[in-house]
Amino acid sequence: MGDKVQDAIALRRSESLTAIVQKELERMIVSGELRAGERLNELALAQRFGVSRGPVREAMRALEHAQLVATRINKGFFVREVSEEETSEIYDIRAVVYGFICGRLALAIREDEIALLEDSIEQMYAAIDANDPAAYYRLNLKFHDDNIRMARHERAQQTYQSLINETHLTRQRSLVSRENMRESNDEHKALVAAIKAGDADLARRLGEQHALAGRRRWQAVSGELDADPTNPDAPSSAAGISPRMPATKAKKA
Amino acid sequence: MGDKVQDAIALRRSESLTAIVQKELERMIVSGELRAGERLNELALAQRFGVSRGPVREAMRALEHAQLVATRINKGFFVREVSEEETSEIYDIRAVVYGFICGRLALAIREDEIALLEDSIEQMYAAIDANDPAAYYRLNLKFHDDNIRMARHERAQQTYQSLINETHLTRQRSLVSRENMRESNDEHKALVAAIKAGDADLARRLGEQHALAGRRRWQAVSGELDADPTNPDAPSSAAGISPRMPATKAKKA
DNA sequence: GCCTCAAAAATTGTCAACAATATTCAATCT
DNA sequence: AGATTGAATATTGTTGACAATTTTTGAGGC
Repeated sequence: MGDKVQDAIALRRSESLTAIVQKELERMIVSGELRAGERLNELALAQRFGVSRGPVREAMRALEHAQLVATRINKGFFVREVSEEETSEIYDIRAVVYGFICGRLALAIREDEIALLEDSIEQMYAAIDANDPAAYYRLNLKFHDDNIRMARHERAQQTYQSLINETHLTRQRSLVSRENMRESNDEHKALVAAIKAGDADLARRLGEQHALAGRRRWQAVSGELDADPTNPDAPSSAAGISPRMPATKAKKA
Repeated sequence: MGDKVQDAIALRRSESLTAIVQKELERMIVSGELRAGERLNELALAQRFGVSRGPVREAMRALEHAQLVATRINKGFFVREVSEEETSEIYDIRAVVYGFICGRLALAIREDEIALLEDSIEQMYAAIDANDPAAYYRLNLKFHDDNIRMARHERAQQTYQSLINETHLTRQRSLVSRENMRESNDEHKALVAAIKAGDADLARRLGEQHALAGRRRWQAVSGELDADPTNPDAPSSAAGISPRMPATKAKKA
């Protein structure tokens, strides 16, 4: 038990409260624990974390720049709601960045790393056969994380991760169907083959297409939900509602 | 005079002090008024802006996420120093994003907008002939701003602008030579031609290449500075110091 | 002279309080 | 009943204060 206290103190020495709060808030938002559009009460969060409002506000400013929260003057911070149009735009950028990463992989990847990726793909096929979407989801995440790490491009990794974080809401449900999973994994397979062959151009194109295919799969599911009258939470694509959400964005011209 | 007060109040009502301070700090950093590696004294800045440390710290947290400043625990905030490797990485991402933008322009641009771009190019040639690098620099900025705006892609615009901001230091000096300016503007001309022809693939490739050519031009200049024995501040490309963080302020060495 | 080290000053990290604004709720009027 | 209005409450925006840490200063020893 003393150890735990020690750890906390050690942690406290190397990280500011702001950083700790920021990480935890980010986790809560990305995991969906805090829902899109929800208002973030500074005092309540501060008390929950056992700190004062200062570090909480600082953390939120950082998350504001990360586009995970938005603020309205004198109304406070809100978990950001990402419209379909915006999600679509994010996919555009994600696609070109991921394409860049894959093209780079074709030139820079090592043999053992390729083996690792191929192994992941096999495991994903197994998960599909076992009808285990949760396992597939996990493996898929790992596959892409590995991809990006192996490209050894710090800035591409940051940019990509940041874009991923923003679309947190739309990810879980996109691969639910067996068809989607298989289609997605076939794309993985072709992609890794191109990387293995050292064909940077093809790898880039396939990586980009894989990301855009992800958007199509998401749009299909999203459309279904929209059209489903039994789902009252389906996002209405027409209405500019959600009165709790700030409409202000466009940081600078 | 009453108007001015009204304006100040109106401004104050629509923007938090944090937002105002953040904009001003951003301007100071990007313009070079605050130099890379410099420590940012919270109290001094707060007094300069006529606010307390709270808003200043919040603004800095946002800029920290924008990678314009970095912090070390108990040491404060520093204007970020961007290494050559990192700048190079940023150019990579910039290139693919700019390529995306140009490809999109080829499909979405309007006639009158093309005319605007072509006019800018003519003006840039004129600036080159008049041997006016400052004018060329200004026009070049406008040209790219126009480009990005015309693509009508909010997220691409944001991402691009953010990357540009990070490389603030390296921009002014890259186009100094007449050859560079002419080369750069020839690229502009070819790019706009591809856009005008509606050739998205070509426009994308040319846009990407233009950004990468910008990196080459920057590297050439940067190399010259490195090799210049009369410049004691030339960055040493060999030293593995301060990969992402500011080296301690050069004090009494 | 210059190195060491402790006291003083400066600066950051955090908190608590205060003022301004927004929200809630109950009393009142039509 | 439903709308209106104004007090009570809650929440944010901002400030100033305090504790912890770092940096500077200066005295003493070699």
